[in-house]
Amino acid sequence: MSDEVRVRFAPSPTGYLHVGGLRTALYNYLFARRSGGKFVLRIEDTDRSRYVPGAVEMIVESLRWAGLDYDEGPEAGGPHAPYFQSERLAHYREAADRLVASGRAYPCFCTAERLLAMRKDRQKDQQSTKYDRFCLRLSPQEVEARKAAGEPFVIRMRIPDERAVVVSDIVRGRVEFGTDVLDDQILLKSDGYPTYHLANVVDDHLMEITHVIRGEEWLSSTPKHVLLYRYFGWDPPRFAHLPLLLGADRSKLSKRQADVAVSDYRTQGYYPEALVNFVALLGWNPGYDRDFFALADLVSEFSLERVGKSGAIFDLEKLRWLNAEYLRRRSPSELLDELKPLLAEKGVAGFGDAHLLRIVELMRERITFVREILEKAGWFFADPTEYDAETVTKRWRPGSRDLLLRLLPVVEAESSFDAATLETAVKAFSDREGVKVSDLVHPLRLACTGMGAGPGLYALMETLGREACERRIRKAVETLK
RNA sequence: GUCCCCAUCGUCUAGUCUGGCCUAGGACACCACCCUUUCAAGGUGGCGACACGGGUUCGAAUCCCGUUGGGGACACCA
Repeated sequence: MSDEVRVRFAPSPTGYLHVGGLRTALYNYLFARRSGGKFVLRIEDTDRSRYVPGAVEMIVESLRWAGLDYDEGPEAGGPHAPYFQSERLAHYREAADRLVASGRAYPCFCTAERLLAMRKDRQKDQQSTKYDRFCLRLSPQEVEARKAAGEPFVIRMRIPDERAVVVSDIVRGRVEFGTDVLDDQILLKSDGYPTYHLANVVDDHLMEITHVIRGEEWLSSTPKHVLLYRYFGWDPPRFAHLPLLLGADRSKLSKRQADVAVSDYRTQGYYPEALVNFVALLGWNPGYDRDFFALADLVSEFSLERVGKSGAIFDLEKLRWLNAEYLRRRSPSELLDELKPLLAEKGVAGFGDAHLLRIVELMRERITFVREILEKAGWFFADPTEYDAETVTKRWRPGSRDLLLRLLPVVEAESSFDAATLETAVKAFSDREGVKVSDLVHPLRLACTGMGAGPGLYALMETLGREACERRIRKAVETLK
Protein backbone atom coordinates (compact mmCIF):
# COMPACT_ATOMS: atom_id res chain seq x y z
CA MET A 1 0.00 0.00 0.00
CA SER A 2 2.64 2.51 1.02
CA ASP A 3 4.65 2.07 -2.15
CA GLU A 4 1.68 2.83 -4.37
CA VAL A 5 2.23 5.73 -6.71
CA ARG A 6 -0.09 8.65 -6.06
CA VAL A 7 -0.07 11.80 -8.14
CA ARG A 8 -2.34 14.77 -8.35
CA PHE A 9 -3.40 17.52 -10.69
CA ALA A 10 -4.14 20.63 -8.66
CA PRO A 11 -5.66 23.46 -10.67
CA SER A 12 -7.15 26.55 -9.16
CA PRO A 13 -10.67 27.39 -10.25
CA THR A 14 -9.96 30.71 -11.88
CA GLY A 15 -11.49 29.84 -15.25
CA TYR A 16 -11.11 27.32 -18.00
CA LEU A 17 -8.58 24.50 -18.19
CA HIS A 18 -5.46 25.79 -19.92
CA VAL A 19 -3.82 23.56 -22.55
CA GLY A 20 -0.65 23.69 -20.46
CA GLY A 21 -2.73 22.43 -17.56
CA LEU A 22 -4.08 19.71 -19.78
CA ARG A 23 -0.58 18.53 -20.52
CA THR A 24 0.35 18.58 -16.84
CA ALA A 25 -2.80 16.63 -16.04
CA LEU A 26 -2.04 14.22 -18.88
CA TYR A 27 1.48 13.46 -17.69
CA ASN A 28 0.21 12.92 -14.17
CA TYR A 29 -2.53 10.68 -15.49
CA LEU A 30 -0.13 8.70 -17.68
CA PHE A 31 2.36 8.28 -14.90
CA ALA A 32 -0.35 7.04 -12.54
CA ARG A 33 -1.89 4.64 -15.02
CA ARG A 34 1.50 3.39 -16.16
CA SER A 35 2.49 2.51 -12.64
CA GLY A 36 -0.90 1.28 -11.54
CA GLY A 37 -1.20 4.15 -9.08
CA LYS A 38 -3.83 6.72 -8.29
CA PHE A 39 -4.57 10.01 -10.00
CA VAL A 40 -6.07 12.65 -7.74
CA LEU A 41 -7.80 15.88 -8.70
CA ARG A 42 -7.51 18.56 -6.06
CA ILE A 43 -8.97 22.02 -6.34
CA GLU A 44 -6.70 24.75 -5.01
CA ASP A 45 -9.28 27.39 -4.23
CA THR A 46 -7.49 29.32 -1.54
CA ASP A 47 -7.82 32.69 -3.20
CA ARG A 48 -11.40 33.85 -2.77
CA SER A 49 -10.81 36.92 -4.91
CA ARG A 50 -9.88 34.94 -7.98
CA TYR A 51 -12.52 32.27 -7.66
CA VAL A 52 -14.71 31.96 -10.74
CA PRO A 53 -18.09 30.25 -10.33
CA GLY A 54 -18.43 27.30 -12.64
CA ALA A 55 -14.70 26.94 -13.12
CA VAL A 56 -14.50 23.61 -11.33
CA GLU A 57 -17.23 22.21 -13.55
CA MET A 58 -15.43 23.54 -16.62
CA ILE A 59 -12.14 21.95 -15.61
CA VAL A 60 -13.75 18.63 -14.77
CA GLU A 61 -15.62 18.70 -18.05
CA SER A 62 -12.48 19.38 -20.07
CA LEU A 63 -10.63 16.60 -18.29
CA ARG A 64 -13.47 14.23 -18.99
CA TRP A 65 -13.60 15.30 -22.65
CA ALA A 66 -9.89 14.54 -22.96
CA GLY A 67 -10.48 11.13 -21.43
CA LEU A 68 -8.46 11.76 -18.29
CA ASP A 69 -10.48 10.13 -15.57
CA TYR A 70 -9.31 10.62 -12.01
CA ASP A 71 -9.60 8.24 -9.10
CA GLU A 72 -10.16 10.73 -6.32
CA GLY A 73 -11.45 14.27 -6.37
CA PRO A 74 -14.58 16.39 -6.72
CA GLU A 75 -17.63 14.26 -7.53
CA ALA A 76 -15.53 11.09 -7.36
CA GLY A 77 -14.80 11.50 -3.66
CA GLY A 78 -12.12 9.38 -2.03
CA PRO A 79 -10.39 8.50 1.23
CA HIS A 80 -8.82 11.93 1.58
CA ALA A 81 -11.91 14.04 0.98
CA PRO A 82 -12.65 16.86 0.82
CA TYR A 83 -10.64 17.66 -2.30
CA PHE A 84 -11.32 21.39 -2.14
CA GLN A 85 -8.71 23.27 -0.19
CA SER A 86 -11.27 25.80 0.95
CA GLU A 87 -12.83 22.97 2.93
CA ARG A 88 -9.57 21.92 4.54
CA LEU A 89 -8.71 25.13 6.36
CA ALA A 90 -8.34 23.46 9.75
CA HIS A 91 -5.45 21.36 8.49
CA TYR A 92 -3.49 24.39 7.35
CA ARG A 93 -4.25 26.33 10.47
CA GLU A 94 -3.00 23.50 12.61
CA ALA A 95 0.11 23.04 10.49
CA ALA A 96 0.89 26.75 10.72
CA ASP A 97 0.46 26.65 14.50
CA ARG A 98 2.92 23.80 14.73
CA LEU A 99 5.45 25.77 12.75
CA VAL A 100 5.01 28.85 14.91
CA ALA A 101 5.33 26.75 18.05
CA SER A 102 8.61 25.27 16.83
CA GLY A 103 9.99 28.65 15.77
CA ARG A 104 9.93 27.81 12.06
CA ALA A 105 7.31 30.46 11.37
CA TYR A 106 6.23 33.74 12.90
CA PRO A 107 3.35 36.16 12.83
CA CYS A 108 3.76 39.33 10.79
CA PHE A 109 1.65 42.46 11.15
CA CYS A 110 3.15 44.43 8.31
CA THR A 111 0.67 46.20 6.10
CA ALA A 112 0.60 46.01 2.36
CA GLU A 113 1.69 49.64 2.24
CA ARG A 114 4.75 49.05 4.38
CA LEU A 115 5.70 46.00 2.35
CA LEU A 116 5.41 47.95 -0.86
CA ALA A 117 7.50 50.82 0.44
CA MET A 118 10.11 48.44 1.79
CA ARG A 119 10.45 46.68 -1.55
CA LYS A 120 10.78 49.95 -3.39
CA ASP A 121 13.53 51.01 -1.02
CA ARG A 122 15.46 47.80 -1.32
CA GLN A 123 15.16 47.81 -5.06
CA LYS A 124 16.60 51.27 -5.13
CA ASP A 125 19.61 49.96 -3.21
CA GLN A 126 19.87 47.10 -5.71
CA GLN A 127 19.00 44.64 -2.99
CA SER A 128 16.63 41.74 -3.39
CA THR A 129 13.03 42.46 -2.51
CA LYS A 130 12.85 39.91 0.27
CA TYR A 131 10.91 40.66 3.42
CA ASP A 132 13.11 42.50 5.91
CA ARG A 133 11.93 40.42 8.88
CA PHE A 134 10.66 43.47 10.68
CA CYS A 135 8.11 41.41 12.64
CA LEU A 136 10.58 38.70 13.56
CA ARG A 137 12.01 41.17 16.07
CA LEU A 138 8.69 41.69 17.81
CA SER A 139 8.60 40.57 21.44
CA PRO A 140 6.14 37.83 22.40
CA GLN A 141 4.33 40.34 24.57
CA GLU A 142 3.90 42.75 21.73
CA VAL A 143 2.69 39.99 19.42
CA GLU A 144 0.09 38.96 21.96
CA ALA A 145 -0.99 42.51 22.54
CA ARG A 146 -1.47 43.24 18.87
CA LYS A 147 -3.31 39.98 18.31
CA ALA A 148 -5.54 40.78 21.24
CA ALA A 149 -6.19 44.18 19.78
CA GLY A 150 -7.52 42.45 16.71
CA GLU A 151 -4.79 43.58 14.38
CA PRO A 152 -4.70 41.47 11.23
CA PHE A 153 -1.61 39.36 10.71
CA VAL A 154 -0.15 36.69 8.52
CA ILE A 155 2.14 33.77 9.30
CA ARG A 156 5.49 33.76 7.55
CA MET A 157 7.85 30.83 7.29
CA ARG A 158 11.31 31.47 8.63
CA ILE A 159 14.02 30.64 6.14
CA PRO A 160 17.16 29.29 7.87
CA ASP A 161 20.43 31.17 7.49
CA GLU A 162 23.46 30.29 5.48
CA ARG A 163 22.40 27.01 4.07
CA ALA A 164 21.87 25.41 0.74
CA VAL A 165 18.70 23.58 -0.15
CA VAL A 166 18.99 20.86 -2.72
CA VAL A 167 16.04 19.95 -4.87
CA SER A 168 16.35 16.65 -6.59
CA ASP A 169 14.24 16.66 -9.69
CA ILE A 170 13.47 13.74 -11.98
CA VAL A 171 13.60 15.93 -15.06
CA ARG A 172 16.33 18.41 -14.12
CA GLY A 173 18.53 16.48 -11.77
CA ARG A 174 20.07 18.22 -8.76
CA VAL A 175 19.26 21.90 -8.37
CA GLU A 176 20.74 23.88 -5.55
CA PHE A 177 19.45 27.08 -3.99
CA GLY A 178 21.07 29.24 -1.36
CA THR A 179 18.73 30.01 1.52
CA ASP A 180 19.96 33.59 1.42
CA VAL A 181 17.92 34.20 -1.70
CA LEU A 182 14.77 32.66 -0.28
CA ASP A 183 12.05 34.92 1.05
CA ASP A 184 10.20 34.48 4.34
CA GLN A 185 7.18 33.31 2.45
CA ILE A 186 3.70 34.00 3.73
CA LEU A 187 2.07 30.69 4.61
CA LEU A 188 -1.20 31.81 6.14
CA LYS A 189 -2.96 34.91 4.93
CA SER A 190 -4.69 37.35 7.22
CA ASP A 191 -8.06 35.97 6.17
CA GLY A 192 -7.07 32.61 7.57
CA TYR A 193 -6.62 31.00 4.19
CA PRO A 194 -3.30 29.37 3.35
CA THR A 195 -1.10 30.36 0.44
CA TYR A 196 -0.26 27.82 -2.22
CA HIS A 197 3.00 26.87 -0.57
CA LEU A 198 1.50 25.78 2.74
CA ALA A 199 -1.67 24.20 1.40
CA ASN A 200 0.19 22.35 -1.29
CA VAL A 201 2.72 20.80 1.04
CA VAL A 202 0.20 19.94 3.72
CA ASP A 203 -2.22 18.37 1.26
CA ASP A 204 0.40 16.49 -0.69
CA HIS A 205 1.51 14.95 2.56
CA LEU A 206 -1.96 14.25 3.88
CA MET A 207 -3.06 12.81 0.56
CA GLU A 208 0.07 10.67 0.42
CA ILE A 209 1.22 12.09 -2.89
CA THR A 210 4.41 10.34 -3.99
CA HIS A 211 5.28 12.35 -7.10
CA VAL A 212 4.70 16.01 -7.73
CA ILE A 213 4.57 16.53 -11.49
CA ARG A 214 3.99 20.18 -12.34
CA GLY A 215 5.14 23.02 -14.57
CA GLU A 216 8.61 24.49 -14.44
CA GLU A 217 7.27 27.78 -13.13
CA TRP A 218 7.21 26.05 -9.73
CA LEU A 219 10.85 25.07 -9.71
CA SER A 220 12.05 28.22 -7.99
CA SER A 221 9.62 27.85 -5.11
CA THR A 222 10.38 24.19 -4.62
CA PRO A 223 13.22 24.81 -2.13
CA LYS A 224 10.67 26.46 0.15
CA HIS A 225 8.49 23.41 -0.14
CA VAL A 226 11.43 21.15 0.61
CA LEU A 227 12.14 23.22 3.70
CA LEU A 228 8.53 22.92 4.81
CA TYR A 229 8.61 19.13 4.54
CA ARG A 230 11.73 19.23 6.66
CA TYR A 231 10.12 21.53 9.23
CA PHE A 232 7.18 19.18 9.54
CA GLY A 233 9.38 16.11 9.64
CA TRP A 234 7.69 14.64 6.58
CA ASP A 235 9.24 12.75 3.69
CA PRO A 236 9.04 14.92 0.61
CA PRO A 237 7.59 13.50 -2.58
CA ARG A 238 9.69 13.14 -5.71
CA PHE A 239 9.54 16.18 -7.96
CA ALA A 240 9.35 16.41 -11.73
CA HIS A 241 9.17 19.88 -13.24
CA LEU A 242 7.89 19.90 -16.78
CA PRO A 243 9.19 22.23 -19.49
CA LEU A 244 6.87 25.13 -20.25
CA LEU A 245 4.50 25.37 -23.17
CA LEU A 246 5.49 28.43 -25.17
CA GLY A 247 3.74 30.84 -27.48
CA ALA A 248 5.08 31.77 -30.90
CA ASP A 249 7.27 34.43 -29.26
CA ARG A 250 8.83 31.82 -26.96
CA SER A 251 7.36 33.24 -23.80
CA LYS A 252 5.05 31.22 -21.56
CA LEU A 253 1.91 30.37 -23.52
CA SER A 254 -0.81 32.85 -22.68
CA LYS A 255 -4.15 34.11 -23.83
CA ARG A 256 -2.35 36.93 -25.60
CA GLN A 257 -0.80 34.66 -28.19
CA ALA A 258 -3.31 31.94 -28.92
CA ASP A 259 -6.36 30.13 -27.73
CA VAL A 260 -5.33 28.51 -24.51
CA ALA A 261 -8.57 27.06 -23.17
CA VAL A 262 -9.15 23.40 -23.83
CA SER A 263 -12.77 24.33 -24.40
CA ASP A 264 -11.72 26.69 -27.21
CA TYR A 265 -10.20 23.79 -29.09
CA ARG A 266 -13.23 21.71 -28.42
CA THR A 267 -15.61 24.28 -29.86
CA GLN A 268 -13.38 24.79 -32.86
CA GLY A 269 -13.93 21.18 -33.69
CA TYR A 270 -10.67 19.60 -32.58
CA TYR A 271 -10.84 15.99 -31.52
CA PRO A 272 -9.78 15.21 -27.97
CA GLU A 273 -7.46 12.46 -29.21
CA ALA A 274 -5.72 14.93 -31.53
CA LEU A 275 -5.21 17.50 -28.78
CA VAL A 276 -4.05 14.85 -26.32
CA ASN A 277 -1.71 13.28 -28.87
CA PHE A 278 -0.31 16.68 -29.75
CA VAL A 279 0.19 17.92 -26.24
CA ALA A 280 1.72 14.61 -25.15
CA LEU A 281 4.50 15.09 -27.67
CA LEU A 282 5.26 18.59 -26.43
CA GLY A 283 8.03 17.81 -24.00
CA TRP A 284 7.95 14.05 -24.20
CA ASN A 285 8.81 11.55 -26.90
CA PRO A 286 8.88 7.77 -27.03
CA GLY A 287 12.48 7.58 -28.21
CA TYR A 288 11.59 6.03 -31.51
CA ASP A 289 9.90 7.24 -34.65
CA ARG A 290 6.19 7.47 -34.13
CA ASP A 291 3.65 10.26 -34.44
CA PHE A 292 0.34 8.74 -33.46
CA PHE A 293 -0.58 7.78 -29.98
CA ALA A 294 -3.97 6.90 -28.62
CA LEU A 295 -4.33 7.54 -24.90
CA ALA A 296 -3.85 3.83 -24.20
CA ASP A 297 -0.60 3.82 -26.20
CA LEU A 298 0.64 6.77 -24.21
CA VAL A 299 -0.12 4.93 -21.00
CA SER A 300 2.04 2.01 -22.03
CA GLU A 301 4.86 4.13 -23.46
CA PHE A 302 5.11 7.07 -21.09
CA SER A 303 7.97 7.63 -18.72
CA LEU A 304 9.19 10.70 -16.88
CA GLU A 305 12.74 9.81 -17.90
CA ARG A 306 11.92 10.74 -21.46
CA VAL A 307 10.53 14.15 -20.60
CA GLY A 308 12.70 16.91 -22.07
CA LYS A 309 14.06 20.00 -20.38
CA SER A 310 13.44 22.80 -22.84
CA GLY A 311 10.22 24.64 -23.51
CA ALA A 312 8.12 23.76 -26.53
CA ILE A 313 6.20 26.10 -28.79
CA PHE A 314 2.55 25.26 -29.17
CA ASP A 315 2.38 25.01 -32.96
CA LEU A 316 -1.18 25.17 -34.31
CA GLU A 317 -0.05 23.97 -37.72
CA LYS A 318 0.93 20.58 -36.42
CA LEU A 319 -2.17 20.30 -34.28
CA ARG A 320 -4.30 20.96 -37.33
CA TRP A 321 -2.47 18.30 -39.28
CA LEU A 322 -2.98 15.80 -36.49
CA ASN A 323 -6.65 16.63 -36.36
CA ALA A 324 -7.02 16.07 -40.10
CA GLU A 325 -5.27 12.74 -39.68
CA TYR A 326 -7.64 11.69 -36.95
CA LEU A 327 -10.56 12.85 -39.02
CA ARG A 328 -9.51 10.63 -41.90
CA ARG A 329 -9.28 7.70 -39.56
CA ARG A 330 -12.93 8.13 -38.66
CA SER A 331 -15.35 6.09 -40.69
CA PRO A 332 -17.76 7.97 -42.97
CA SER A 333 -20.66 6.98 -40.75
CA GLU A 334 -18.91 8.34 -37.68
CA LEU A 335 -18.31 11.57 -39.53
CA LEU A 336 -21.94 11.59 -40.55
CA ASP A 337 -22.95 11.44 -36.90
CA GLU A 338 -20.75 14.46 -36.27
CA LEU A 339 -22.11 16.34 -39.24
CA LYS A 340 -25.81 15.97 -38.47
CA PRO A 341 -25.92 18.19 -35.39
CA LEU A 342 -23.95 20.85 -37.27
CA LEU A 343 -26.52 20.77 -40.06
CA ALA A 344 -29.35 21.02 -37.60
CA GLU A 345 -27.64 23.98 -35.99
CA LYS A 346 -27.55 25.77 -39.34
CA GLY A 347 -31.13 24.83 -40.10
CA VAL A 348 -30.16 22.59 -43.00
CA ALA A 349 -32.73 19.84 -43.39
CA GLY A 350 -34.19 17.48 -45.94
CA PHE A 351 -31.16 15.39 -46.75
CA GLY A 352 -31.20 11.65 -46.24
CA ASP A 353 -28.42 9.70 -44.58
CA ALA A 354 -27.32 8.02 -47.81
CA HIS A 355 -27.01 11.38 -49.50
CA LEU A 356 -25.13 12.93 -46.57
CA LEU A 357 -22.83 9.94 -46.43
CA ARG A 358 -21.91 10.50 -50.05
CA ILE A 359 -21.06 14.12 -49.27
CA VAL A 360 -18.93 13.07 -46.33
CA GLU A 361 -17.02 10.64 -48.51
CA LEU A 362 -16.35 13.32 -51.10
CA MET A 363 -15.16 15.83 -48.50
CA ARG A 364 -13.22 13.85 -45.93
CA GLU A 365 -9.90 14.10 -47.76
CA ARG A 366 -10.27 17.83 -48.06
CA ILE A 367 -11.02 19.00 -44.55
CA THR A 368 -9.45 19.39 -41.14
CA PHE A 369 -12.73 19.71 -39.27
CA VAL A 370 -16.15 18.26 -39.98
CA ARG A 371 -17.65 21.73 -39.85
CA GLU A 372 -15.62 22.56 -42.95
CA ILE A 373 -18.04 20.47 -44.97
CA LEU A 374 -20.46 23.32 -44.45
CA GLU A 375 -17.90 26.06 -44.76
CA LYS A 376 -16.13 24.79 -47.86
CA ALA A 377 -18.97 22.99 -49.57
CA GLY A 378 -22.18 24.71 -48.57
CA TRP A 379 -23.23 24.34 -52.21
CA PHE A 380 -24.02 20.72 -51.47
CA PHE A 381 -26.97 22.00 -49.47
CA ALA A 382 -28.07 25.09 -51.38
CA ASP A 383 -27.63 26.54 -54.86
CA PRO A 384 -24.68 28.92 -55.11
CA THR A 385 -25.72 32.52 -54.71
CA GLU A 386 -22.50 33.94 -56.01
CA TYR A 387 -19.55 32.85 -58.10
CA ASP A 388 -15.98 33.04 -56.93
CA ALA A 389 -14.57 36.07 -58.75
CA GLU A 390 -11.10 34.66 -59.23
CA THR A 391 -12.43 31.45 -60.71
CA VAL A 392 -14.77 33.36 -62.99
CA THR A 393 -11.88 35.38 -64.38
CA LYS A 394 -9.76 32.33 -64.83
CA ARG A 395 -12.26 29.72 -66.00
CA TRP A 396 -15.27 31.45 -67.54
CA ARG A 397 -14.27 32.08 -71.14
CA PRO A 398 -16.22 33.94 -73.83
CA GLY A 399 -17.35 30.59 -75.26
CA SER A 400 -18.27 28.97 -71.97
CA ARG A 401 -21.86 30.11 -71.98
CA ASP A 402 -22.43 28.70 -75.45
CA LEU A 403 -20.69 25.45 -74.67
CA LEU A 404 -22.77 24.79 -71.59
CA LEU A 405 -25.95 25.64 -73.42
CA ARG A 406 -25.13 23.03 -76.03
CA LEU A 407 -23.89 20.50 -73.48
CA LEU A 408 -27.03 20.73 -71.37
CA PRO A 409 -29.39 18.82 -73.69
CA VAL A 410 -26.77 16.12 -74.16
CA VAL A 411 -26.51 15.60 -70.45
CA GLU A 412 -30.26 15.75 -70.02
CA ALA A 413 -30.65 13.07 -72.65
CA GLU A 414 -28.66 10.52 -70.67
CA SER A 415 -30.86 7.91 -69.07
CA SER A 416 -28.72 7.74 -65.96
CA PHE A 417 -27.18 10.57 -63.98
CA ASP A 418 -24.17 8.85 -62.45
CA ALA A 419 -20.52 9.89 -62.46
CA ALA A 420 -19.37 7.37 -65.07
CA THR A 421 -22.16 8.21 -67.52
CA LEU A 422 -21.59 11.89 -67.03
CA GLU A 423 -17.89 11.54 -67.65
CA THR A 424 -18.44 9.54 -70.82
CA ALA A 425 -20.99 12.01 -72.09
CA VAL A 426 -18.81 15.04 -71.45
CA LYS A 427 -15.80 13.41 -73.06
CA ALA A 428 -17.79 12.33 -76.09
CA PHE A 429 -19.11 15.86 -76.42
CA SER A 430 -15.61 17.28 -76.27
CA ASP A 431 -14.44 14.89 -79.00
CA ARG A 432 -17.38 15.64 -81.22
CA GLU A 433 -17.18 19.40 -80.82
CA GLY A 434 -13.41 19.56 -80.85
CA VAL A 435 -13.20 21.40 -77.52
CA LYS A 436 -10.90 20.63 -74.66
CA VAL A 437 -12.39 18.72 -71.74
CA SER A 438 -11.06 21.35 -69.39
CA ASP A 439 -13.07 24.01 -71.22
CA LEU A 440 -16.18 22.11 -70.23
CA VAL A 441 -15.21 20.84 -66.86
CA HIS A 442 -14.18 24.12 -65.25
CA PRO A 443 -17.24 26.11 -66.28
CA LEU A 444 -19.40 23.19 -65.20
CA ARG A 445 -17.81 23.13 -61.79
CA LEU A 446 -18.20 26.87 -61.48
CA ALA A 447 -21.85 26.60 -62.46
CA CYS A 448 -22.63 23.76 -60.07
CA THR A 449 -20.64 24.91 -57.05
CA GLY A 450 -19.81 28.55 -57.57
CA MET A 451 -16.22 27.66 -56.76
CA GLY A 452 -13.01 26.61 -58.41
CA ALA A 453 -11.99 23.86 -56.02
CA GLY A 454 -13.63 20.79 -54.60
CA PRO A 455 -14.38 17.13 -55.12
CA GLY A 456 -14.31 15.45 -58.54
CA LEU A 457 -16.80 17.07 -60.88
CA TYR A 458 -18.70 13.99 -62.02
CA ALA A 459 -19.04 12.59 -58.53
CA LEU A 460 -20.20 15.92 -57.23
CA MET A 461 -22.77 16.23 -60.02
CA GLU A 462 -24.08 12.77 -59.34
CA THR A 463 -24.49 13.67 -55.69
CA LEU A 464 -26.19 16.95 -56.51
CA GLY A 465 -28.62 15.16 -58.85
CA ARG A 466 -30.01 15.91 -62.26
CA GLU A 467 -32.45 18.65 -61.34
CA ALA A 468 -30.06 20.63 -59.20
CA CYS A 469 -27.35 20.49 -61.85
CA GLU A 470 -29.65 21.62 -64.62
CA ARG A 471 -31.01 24.41 -62.51
CA ARG A 472 -27.56 25.56 -61.52
CA ILE A 473 -26.20 25.43 -65.05
CA ARG A 474 -29.11 27.50 -66.35
CA LYS A 475 -28.67 30.01 -63.62
CA ALA A 476 -24.94 30.32 -64.23
CA VAL A 477 -25.49 30.81 -67.93
CA GLU A 478 -27.94 33.58 -67.12
CA THR A 479 -25.82 35.23 -64.48
CA LEU A 480 -22.36 35.03 -65.99
CA LYS A 481 -21.79 36.94 -69.19
C1' G B 1 18.35 43.68 -10.71
C1' U B 2 18.69 38.73 -7.95
C1' C B 3 18.10 33.44 -8.16
C1' C B 4 17.01 29.25 -11.15
C1' C B 5 16.34 26.60 -15.77
C1' C B 6 17.29 25.85 -20.92
C1' A B 7 20.16 25.80 -25.81
C1' U B 8 20.15 20.22 -32.61
C1' C B 9 16.49 22.25 -39.15
C1' G B 10 11.24 27.93 -39.10
C1' U B 11 8.40 24.35 -35.44
C1' C B 12 8.12 19.45 -32.54
C1' U B 13 12.14 16.30 -31.85
C1' A B 14 15.95 11.54 -32.22
C1' G B 15 20.94 11.37 -31.06
C1' U B 16 23.90 13.80 -25.36
C1' C B 17 23.85 10.15 -19.47
C1' U B 18 27.27 5.16 -21.60
C1' G B 19 32.44 10.34 -26.98
C1' G B 20 33.64 7.13 -32.77
C1' C B 21 28.01 3.48 -36.18
C1' C B 22 26.12 11.33 -37.35
C1' U B 23 28.97 13.47 -44.61
C1' A B 24 23.21 14.58 -37.73
C1' G B 25 17.57 10.77 -38.53
C1' G B 26 12.09 11.53 -38.42
C1' A B 27 7.53 14.58 -38.34
C1' C B 28 4.85 19.46 -39.35
C1' A B 29 5.38 23.59 -42.56
C1' C B 30 7.56 25.14 -47.22
C1' C B 31 9.27 24.15 -52.52
C1' A B 32 9.39 20.87 -56.95
C1' C B 33 7.75 16.75 -59.60
C1' C B 34 4.26 12.53 -60.23
C1' C B 35 -1.01 11.36 -60.05
C1' U B 36 -5.08 14.61 -61.69
C1' U B 37 -10.49 18.62 -65.17
C1' U B 38 -9.89 21.76 -59.91
C1' C B 39 -8.77 21.48 -54.73
C1' A B 40 -7.22 17.99 -51.54
C1' A B 41 -5.37 13.18 -50.21
C1' G B 42 -1.32 10.00 -51.74
C1' G B 43 3.73 9.09 -53.84
C1' U B 44 8.82 10.82 -54.91
C1' G B 45 12.50 14.33 -54.25
C1' G B 46 14.38 18.98 -52.23
C1' C B 47 15.42 23.16 -48.84
C1' G B 48 16.81 23.29 -43.81
C1' A B 49 20.10 22.69 -37.56
C1' C B 50 24.48 20.73 -33.63
C1' A B 51 24.33 29.34 -30.74
C1' C B 52 29.65 31.06 -30.17
C1' G B 53 34.64 30.57 -28.05
C1' G B 54 38.07 27.84 -25.47
C1' G B 55 39.63 23.29 -23.47
C1' U B 56 39.90 17.52 -22.60
C1' U B 57 40.69 13.54 -26.32
C1' C B 58 43.59 9.90 -31.54
C1' G B 59 38.41 11.51 -32.08
C1' A B 60 33.09 15.93 -29.41
C1' A B 61 26.36 17.44 -31.37
C1' U B 62 27.83 14.31 -27.26
C1' C B 63 32.47 15.69 -21.53
C1' C B 64 34.41 20.50 -18.90
C1' C B 65 34.77 25.99 -18.60
C1' G B 66 33.28 30.59 -20.35
C1' U B 67 30.34 33.85 -23.45
C1' U B 68 25.90 34.90 -25.78
C1' G B 69 20.88 34.14 -26.37
C1' G B 70 16.07 32.64 -24.60
C1' G B 71 12.81 31.52 -20.63
C1' G B 72 10.88 31.15 -15.59
C1' A B 73 10.49 32.84 -10.50
C1' C B 74 10.96 36.84 -7.19
C1' A B 75 2.35 38.94 -4.45
C1' C B 76 -1.66 38.24 1.94
C1' C B 77 -2.04 34.51 -7.10
C1' A B 78 -1.74 29.85 -8.01
